[in-house]
Amino acid sequence: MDHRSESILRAVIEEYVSTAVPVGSQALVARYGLGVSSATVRNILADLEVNGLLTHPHTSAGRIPTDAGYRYFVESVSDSSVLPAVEQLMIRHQFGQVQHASEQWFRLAATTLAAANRIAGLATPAKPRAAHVRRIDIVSISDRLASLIIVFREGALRQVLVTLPEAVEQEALTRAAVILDGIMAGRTSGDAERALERIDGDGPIGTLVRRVGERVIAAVRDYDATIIEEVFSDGLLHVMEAPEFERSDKLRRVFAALENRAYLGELLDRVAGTGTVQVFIGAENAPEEMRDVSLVLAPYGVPGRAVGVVGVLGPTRMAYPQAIGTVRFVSTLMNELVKHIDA
Amino acid sequence: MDHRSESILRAVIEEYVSTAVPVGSQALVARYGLGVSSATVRNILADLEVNGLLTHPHTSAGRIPTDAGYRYFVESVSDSSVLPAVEQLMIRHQFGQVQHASEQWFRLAATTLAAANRIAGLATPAKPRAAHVRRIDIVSISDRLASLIIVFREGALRQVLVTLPEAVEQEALTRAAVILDGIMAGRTSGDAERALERIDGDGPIGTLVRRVGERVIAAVRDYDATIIEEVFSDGLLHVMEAPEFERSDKLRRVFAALENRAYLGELLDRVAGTGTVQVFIGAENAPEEMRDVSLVLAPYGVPGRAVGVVGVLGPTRMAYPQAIGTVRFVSTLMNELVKHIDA
DNA sequence: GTTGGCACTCGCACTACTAGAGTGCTAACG
DNA sequence: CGTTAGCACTCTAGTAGTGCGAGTGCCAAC
Repeated sequence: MDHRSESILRAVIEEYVSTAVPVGSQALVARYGLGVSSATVRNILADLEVNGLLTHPHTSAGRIPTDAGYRYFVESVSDSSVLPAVEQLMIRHQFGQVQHASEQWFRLAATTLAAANRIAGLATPAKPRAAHVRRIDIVSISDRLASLIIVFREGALRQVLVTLPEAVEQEALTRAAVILDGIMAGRTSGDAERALERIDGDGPIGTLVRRVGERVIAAVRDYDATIIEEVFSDGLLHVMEAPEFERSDKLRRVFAALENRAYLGELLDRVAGTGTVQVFIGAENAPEEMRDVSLVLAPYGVPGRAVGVVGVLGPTRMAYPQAIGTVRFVSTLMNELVKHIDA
Repeated sequence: MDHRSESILRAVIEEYVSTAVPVGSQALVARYGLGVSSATVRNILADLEVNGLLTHPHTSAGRIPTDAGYRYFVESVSDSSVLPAVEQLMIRHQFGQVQHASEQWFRLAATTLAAANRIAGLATPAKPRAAHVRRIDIVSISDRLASLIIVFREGALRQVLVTLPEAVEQEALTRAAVILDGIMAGRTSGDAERALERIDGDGPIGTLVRRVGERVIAAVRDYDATIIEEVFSDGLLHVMEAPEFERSDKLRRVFAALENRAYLGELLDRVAGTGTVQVFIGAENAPEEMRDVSLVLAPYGVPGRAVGVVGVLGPTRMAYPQAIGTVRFVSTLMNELVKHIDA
């Protein structure tokens, strides 16, 4: 495509993204010294429209970008969109502030992305393909109730309440925990299950181990089966402020779509597969409720072992270069953090 | 007040709650065989209006209840609003389904309340006034990184990452955990701190205990200081469907208000103090963003020890008797569940 | 290829009007 | 004296008509 056409497309997108108003030829020549007259610009705009990159809401209105227009724009700038050093520093600073509570990291990522882009930030915890148990602990809560705590290799926790058929002292629970720990630690659910079968089931402790062991296996299985453990989002209020969502029915559909874990899981898979920032624009999203929004997502974690996703969600009319830059940066930051844990 | 006036007020509210349209005198006589003419009803409506229980959007429109009208209505029915046995059974059934993961209970409460009332359900975990540590565990994550896990009496968990100045084996961490467990278990943060000071700081284990112990104290303090650990909400989509929130700016203010932890904390205190279902209608809520919504909240837990709140949030035009009934029932259900744990 | 000019289109804001719902008042009734 | 029928009055929502302005598309000239 023509270099000039390209820069005019860019100008239209830039203008429309910041004003949310269809942009006309005069506005372009006035605000972006293009060195040509509005008539020339009009010709080019018409060309861009037949190429499907721009549209008209109606005859006498300015142009707005189509999904294809955004796509072309994104392809042409995505590699070059590196976050300015100042913003990098600010984000780094925010990450430095937080206490080293691992479960907070991905939340912080979402919050940071939301604040930096003034749209919604999303993040999922890094979730391993195959769960590895690192530690098992059993804490007595009351006579016949105990809390079973399973720590996974990545630092994830699961807590399960276990009711006991008879009163059991903490001491016995601890002994059972030590035995289970020996069986399960470092194992996946399948390995652990086979190991559990070989356990001698005699005596009160044996019965206890067997009973609790089954719950452990079930919990690990459950953890394995969960594709997306949690999608943490922040800054949804920003999205509500966008004029395209002034009527709340559109908004409702987006929120409903966010609860569609199946689609998010699919996106996660695609993003994790490529390993870089991915942009999903408007109608490129399969669910019909998502046709008004775009997602910029990037994976983080250790490929093939534990992967999570960070990103942003906003109206298709979003500042893509900025979004891509921050998402890419935050994902590298998360990579560093996860590496420390998973070493 | 007149018995007839009261039943007409009731009819207006019932009608308006279900249709969201201002109700006129004719509609009332047509749909609620009152045995009097529309003219008589008009007189009574006018009376109710001078008493401040109803209003006019404009001269030629029907009546809508004021906040005071809803309040009067709620006061007159709140005691008698017991949930039908069928619905009680359905809710009980839902609670029976769930795995006994304690952290899920309050979430389930919110979900159940949302589904039963088709508005937003809210729930906070039962949080003790003074934290009591039940168990401390330390799990090695990598050479110089460990995960500190604190279990509180009510089954709540805190996980904190601890960086170590030098590589430490799991064995040493376990020994440190046992020592800390001995010091802290059953203690509040103040007690534990004094106990920690008396620990002999010599030797590598002593240093480790001291180092991690400080983090434990900090975490317990933090847990103590948190008024509301988490507000889980579900069914916000229902609220978005209400016609009063068709324009999303109103919606935005409500969502923003939900993030106002200070106010929610204040409400929680008031609700926990009284021990029964409390209704906060529209402008009775202090924050100006809350003037379009009502909350029906009830405490659960053990008075004076650990208290949480369950309830619903919806437009002031909500089915109060139904809401009060379900909230009361769910709170008693939660009481039973908590009692088992906290015995 | 670019530009100025110009007719044309269409949404938006404004006004005017009507229909309908619902009130408030008054006078009559039991 | 409470209740009722009747009726004038009020106000909104919806519809139709109008002018304005932004912006286009095209054409002829440069």
